[in-house]
Amino acid sequence: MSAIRLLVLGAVRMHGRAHGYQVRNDLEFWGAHEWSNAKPGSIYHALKQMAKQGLLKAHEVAPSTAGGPPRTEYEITEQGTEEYLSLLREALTSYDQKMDVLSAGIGFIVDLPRAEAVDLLKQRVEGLREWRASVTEYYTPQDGPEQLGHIGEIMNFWVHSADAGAEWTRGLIERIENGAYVFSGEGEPFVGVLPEGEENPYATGEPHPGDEN
Amino acid sequence: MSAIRLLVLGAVRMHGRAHGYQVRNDLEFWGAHEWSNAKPGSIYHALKQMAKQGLLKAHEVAPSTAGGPPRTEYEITEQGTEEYLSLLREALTSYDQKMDVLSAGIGFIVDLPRAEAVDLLKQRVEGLREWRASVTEYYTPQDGPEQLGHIGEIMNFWVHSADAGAEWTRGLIERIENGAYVFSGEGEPFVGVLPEGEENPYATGEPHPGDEN
DNA sequence: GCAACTCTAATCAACTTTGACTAGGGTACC
DNA sequence: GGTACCCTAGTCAAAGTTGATTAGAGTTGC
Repeated sequence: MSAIRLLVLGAVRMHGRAHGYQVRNDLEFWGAHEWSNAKPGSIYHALKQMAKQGLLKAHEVAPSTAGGPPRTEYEITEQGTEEYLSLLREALTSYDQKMDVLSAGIGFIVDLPRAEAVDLLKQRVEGLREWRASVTEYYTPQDGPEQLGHIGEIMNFWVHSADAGAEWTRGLIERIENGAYVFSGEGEPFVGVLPEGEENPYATGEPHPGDEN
Repeated sequence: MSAIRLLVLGAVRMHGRAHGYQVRNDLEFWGAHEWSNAKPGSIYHALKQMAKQGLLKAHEVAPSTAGGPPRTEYEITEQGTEEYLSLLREALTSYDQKMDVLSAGIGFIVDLPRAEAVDLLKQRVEGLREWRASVTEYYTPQDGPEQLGHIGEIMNFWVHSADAGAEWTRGLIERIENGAYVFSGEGEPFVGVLPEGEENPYATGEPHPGDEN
């Protein structure tokens, strides 16, 4: 599972109705172009693909108001909402090392009820625990770990990552249980979108120090 | 950068001469099909592509000795070796969160001289430090972190990951400086390949507990 | 002796990802 | 008043990825 569909569905849903460039801007506001494959080509492709599959409904729209080619606006369908929630749950539960998917999941976590969010994150911790155990077993065969030479360092790296991931997840669970953030059904939701017409301080073009490529 | 080219080049180089199925088996022995995109299709594609680009030389070979379609054997070229070392250095230095690339790099780290390996890993730690600083700045604008709501948790997650990654890297540096493993130019290298004709205990088909999909 | 199965080795079509490019319009400068 | 530049919005070809499928050859059961 890549993060792009979750990100695009979530962004369209937040707006109610959005064209590609809007989605792209929201995701840049989140920094998603840096930690995921939310690049222009992928976004437009995902929009078209999901429209074809009935997860989004495409509206034909007049030649844009501010220069450039005509824009197509999209709206999420009922089927799309189902898919969205399903992807979101999977992103939060999955304990593999896909940082982009998890990041996207966190971005939309408040679309779930608080109790469910906590529950999914606990499942994530449990999954990490099991996964860690299986890796440990995998690289400590009866003949001793020397068998693997430096290859064992790869496994060591995974285990280390699993531990760090679990620790962070437990911290998040605690913050949520202590009342942080506004979740589904708890009143006015926080919307991580640029106010209409405002400038995006984090847009492409001015990479922060330390960026690659 | 995906991990596949590094993995395939490194595997072919270890053998001197290898056909696709051999590469696939080596990578499975490493567990690479679980933590990277080293799946059959990608491996064969990478082999052909890199042969076309002159990184590998393809030898036409008689219809295989043990059933199945005829096999093509590959050998790494001088240009391929250059590319291999360049990819390897990049994988070890890069401080972004591509776990598969780093894992592949660790797998081949002993192809470098010990001193260079340590140096590259130190660069990685330094990169992580800078990257962490830039993220911290990014999500603590003058208006205070509340601006970002739960979106700040994404940044928090990155910072946490960067810290964990740096810590693990420092541990590896220490082990290497204390003489662990056999590096380039230090005598008989450790070869993480299945002995000819031996069975692979970790091959596809019997996933360990906790695996996804 | 032959049908069903397994193993080896690789291909293929469908899909996704990428980064460079296009094209329309506004704006600054002199 | 023209030209150099920038912003908006999106397309495209090339490359990479995936999972299913093919195809040859040995093996087992009856």
